[in-house]
Amino acid sequence: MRLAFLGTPTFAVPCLQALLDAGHDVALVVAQPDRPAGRGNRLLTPPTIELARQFGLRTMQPEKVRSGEFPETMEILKLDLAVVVAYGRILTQQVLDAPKHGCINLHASLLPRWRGAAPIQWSILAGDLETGVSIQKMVAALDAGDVLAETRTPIHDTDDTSSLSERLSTMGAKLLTETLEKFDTLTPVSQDPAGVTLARILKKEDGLIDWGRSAAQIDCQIRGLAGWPGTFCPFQGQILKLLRARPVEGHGPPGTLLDGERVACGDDALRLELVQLPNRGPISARDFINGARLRPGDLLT
RNA sequence: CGCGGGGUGGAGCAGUCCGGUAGCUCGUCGGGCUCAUAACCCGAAGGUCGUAGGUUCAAAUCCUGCCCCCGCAU
Repeated sequence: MRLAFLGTPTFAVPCLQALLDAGHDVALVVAQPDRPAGRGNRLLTPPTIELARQFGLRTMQPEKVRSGEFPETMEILKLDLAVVVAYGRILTQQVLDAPKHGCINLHASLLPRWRGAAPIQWSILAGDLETGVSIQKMVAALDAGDVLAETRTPIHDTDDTSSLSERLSTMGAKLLTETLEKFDTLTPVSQDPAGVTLARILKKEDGLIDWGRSAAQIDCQIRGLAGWPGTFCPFQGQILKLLRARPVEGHGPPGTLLDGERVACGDDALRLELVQLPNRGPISARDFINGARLRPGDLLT
């Protein structure tokens, strides 16, 4: 098929790669503009664009998506279909209608659950036992289109956003090519309104720990917010990031250091494994406690 | 020229402002105690304080150059 691919981050790369491997005619790759990023604020090119260039594909990184060159190009290219994977912009009806068969979107959740910006994070935060990827026929409303296909996967208690994202990305790429193969024979299934949940965009404050919550909940927070914004608590006037921990047995006033590397929570305790102080790299909880000279009874608040 | 932090025995840190014998919590090794132990007690080894130069009677500490690492913001 003659396609346009719209996607920006690493998550979208396997999808684009799979489309190319499957021999589709990718007439255009669209991603967000280069943004200043990293130390020194150097411009960073989206990974999808990098890949597109390796294959000599036509690329676009429009600032404006509602008017101008981008929608015009989409119409001129005589596309069969556009595939959207984590592009990061809302598309207008004009763009959705431009390809002959419209636009489809790979979404990293089992729709209608976790529509919106951060489905992977929210599925872990909520303690979901299962998630997956869905392909929907895009409509003007957010992630509300009919579902064409989905693949399921369990969420393990060791999964974090990084591991889950990687897995869903791979699964998504596979599902995408399979979907295109039998595109004409698929029956769209409308989303059940009763099952709709919204994966609200995350805020920095979402990472702040409340030791009064259960160890299991805080563990979900640590794994679900890994990467950004992270999970953290105040510590001696600084911010202590908790990178990895495991729920274990233990009781005490919430936020209190018990023996070993255990911290009491509202329910049970958390054994810290990997932490990080500002301006420093990740260190083991053991090293942290040694360096900070913490003793049982000290408070992590 | 985005903002900022750091490089000190094997690990994580303090000491740097106000130059003057290398410190803390661990780890390692040896010994002791114990039915036993990741517990406790005693002892030991291990660092030219990132690097090059400068100032000084004296530099981890002050000044300059260079190398490397990291955090935040986006």
